[in-house]
Amino acid sequence: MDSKEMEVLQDYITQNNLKITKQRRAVLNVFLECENHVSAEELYKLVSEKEPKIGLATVYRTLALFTQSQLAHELDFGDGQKRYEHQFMHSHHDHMICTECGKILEFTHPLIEKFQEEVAARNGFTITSHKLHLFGICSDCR
Amino acid sequence: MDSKEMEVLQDYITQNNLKITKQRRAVLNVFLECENHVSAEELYKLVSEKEPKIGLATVYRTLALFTQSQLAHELDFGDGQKRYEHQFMHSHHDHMICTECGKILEFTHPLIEKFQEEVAARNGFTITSHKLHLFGICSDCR
DNA sequence: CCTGATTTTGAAAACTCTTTTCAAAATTTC
DNA sequence: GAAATTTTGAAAAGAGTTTTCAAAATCAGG
Ligand SMILES: [Mn+2]
Ligand SMILES: [Mn+2]
Ligand SMILES: [Zn+2]
Ligand SMILES: [Zn+2]
Repeated sequence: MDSKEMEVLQDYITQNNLKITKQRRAVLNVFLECENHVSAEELYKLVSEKEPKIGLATVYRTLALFTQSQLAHELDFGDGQKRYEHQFMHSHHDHMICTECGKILEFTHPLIEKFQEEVAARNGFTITSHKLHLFGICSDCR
Repeated sequence: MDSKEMEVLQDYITQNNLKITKQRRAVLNVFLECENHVSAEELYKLVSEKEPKIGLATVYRTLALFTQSQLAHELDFGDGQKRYEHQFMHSHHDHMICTECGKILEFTHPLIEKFQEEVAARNGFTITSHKLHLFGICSDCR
């Protein structure tokens, strides 16, 4: 019944002499069910429902663990807090953020990716990651 | 001897019933001489050389004023502090950030801009601003 | 299973960057 | 120049995140 992601976490944990705990399992399970871009505080509240004794610091620590093990991806849309989305088995995408309602649309555009590489190469720059955020008004808010 | 930017500030100030002060003039003059992407703390240290009594809070407040009056543009490269660059008389550009040495390269790519509009339109989304950051290794650090 | 070395946890304190508060000082208006 | 209003610097507060620390949990090896 364990997900692929749980195996990734297990692997990362054994390879780094860490220990698997019920808190870490709980945070991962709740995180995997989040289909939005979730903040530490939001995830903490969700996990608390199943694991009421969990501390906020543990959620922060566990999210750092997920980020290191490539299970999560850290995002910052400039609202003062970091957000997380699952990365494992999810392909790269960029984001449009509605400044009215906060909705987040995901998109990919192969040519944008291609031209990023092109302009980087032209400057002798090797891209390791990128962030493209489009801010504006979504169709519901027009 | 006053710059175009000083006129923009003057205009914004009179239009909003604010007052021009020697601190605001000093911060603007030092900011205009910064050709890098400067943090509040860095600007504070630079202004302190000419205006030793100035407070850090005033620099923060003045940068907010510049941002509102379109003189400055706020950037966040994810290192935990905001940075500012002049916007007036400077055309839009995006950034490559070297994760080794911190160098920042500026670039524009008309087709990237065009495809951003295209993918937004396709989703019924109206872009008001965007941020494109490429992280990686610059030519000096390879 | 124990045992014991090692890691993890929750609560609270600390941290960093930024904003706010407040009384004194400066600016502008009349 | 006096009065109304805004701004200032210093210090406190705030927000999100990280660290500290002693107690609890995990996990090898026997
Ligand atoms: Mn996403
Ligand atoms: Mn720039
Ligand atoms: Zn919307
Ligand atoms: Zn470099």
